[in-house]
Amino acid sequence: MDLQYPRYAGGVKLPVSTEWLLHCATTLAQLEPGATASAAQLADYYDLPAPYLAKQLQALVRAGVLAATTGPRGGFRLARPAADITLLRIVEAVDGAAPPYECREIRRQGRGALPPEDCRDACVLAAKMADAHRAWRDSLRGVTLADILGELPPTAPARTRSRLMAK
Amino acid sequence: MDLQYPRYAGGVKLPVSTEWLLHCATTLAQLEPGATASAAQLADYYDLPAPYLAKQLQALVRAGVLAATTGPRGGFRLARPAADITLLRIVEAVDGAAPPYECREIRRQGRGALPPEDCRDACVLAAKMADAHRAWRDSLRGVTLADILGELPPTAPARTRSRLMAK
DNA sequence: ATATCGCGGATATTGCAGATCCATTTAGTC
DNA sequence: GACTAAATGGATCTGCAATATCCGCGATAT
Repeated sequence: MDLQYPRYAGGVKLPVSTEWLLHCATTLAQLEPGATASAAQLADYYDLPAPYLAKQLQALVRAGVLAATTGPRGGFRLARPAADITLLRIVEAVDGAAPPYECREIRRQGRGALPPEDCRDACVLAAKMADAHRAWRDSLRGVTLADILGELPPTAPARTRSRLMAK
Repeated sequence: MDLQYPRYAGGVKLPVSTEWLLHCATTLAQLEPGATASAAQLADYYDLPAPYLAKQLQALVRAGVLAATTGPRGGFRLARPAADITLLRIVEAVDGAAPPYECREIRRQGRGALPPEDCRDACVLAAKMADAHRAWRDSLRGVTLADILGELPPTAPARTRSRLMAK
């Protein structure tokens, strides 16, 4: 028997902006300390829609991952050392920290509704889904931007800086 | 500094139908061997929209989790022992097996585009996101419907059967 | 035969991601 | 001080997928 899964899984997918911001944060991590890059520079660097990217960068600022300075020569930089920024922080800043599986307590609905005394503990299924989400978060929490930089070729930061500031 | 995450995370959330079918599969696992329950019975049991639920149940049939018999007294039953059905199989049958993070290779776009020889290996960020997805899948693969039944009170199956067949 | 069920296709409806624009604020530069 | 470059916040538009329903077909028990 061959399994047939839906070809496309709309609901589960992370938005594209997740990839954008992970790469943008990695790029900012390659700047010299104190240097900034504007939303327009980052958008040019990856050929992304600038206004929308700016909105997402703001979300990272609110989450404490990035710091922003306004005015000429302003822009974004990391708000803390790269070793203190986990991928989990970035992803949850962009996509929200809400667990993907939300228990709506359907065990209390319909003809099969359980009495309240049987619902003191969390739904077993919801607990298992929460376990899986915890495993996902633990995995992402174990990787920092510094780890990512460490896996890049040593020549990457210099090239990134020159291309980012060009033009 | 207090973190501010988006209150709602549309893209990441699993559809509600995931919860529906996890519960429906758990319910079917409590039937006597060979017994079936119709989509209408399951919809009544949880107060769900019957036509839509039927569609999702068909997806579980295509995935080899459920077996269906047509005609009067027909309905759905597990296609294999409960110990052989993992939560991962159910979730991926409903929501698709596509990983939530899809690498669009933006490292090859824009001014910062990397040369092809730097892209032989998979993108580091994509690899880390894939690691996290693997941890999530491993967690769900480690739980079977039999495990879920084992955590239910011993009186549950009898009550489930009687309420499901009632009316 | 006929009523009961699953199956497949087609079709609304709705909410959010993706995307853009503008007015405001902030802060450097001349 | 005026100008300018940048982030910030609000409002808005569009496209697509999850949700939800209906109908006709086929299968099968009684």
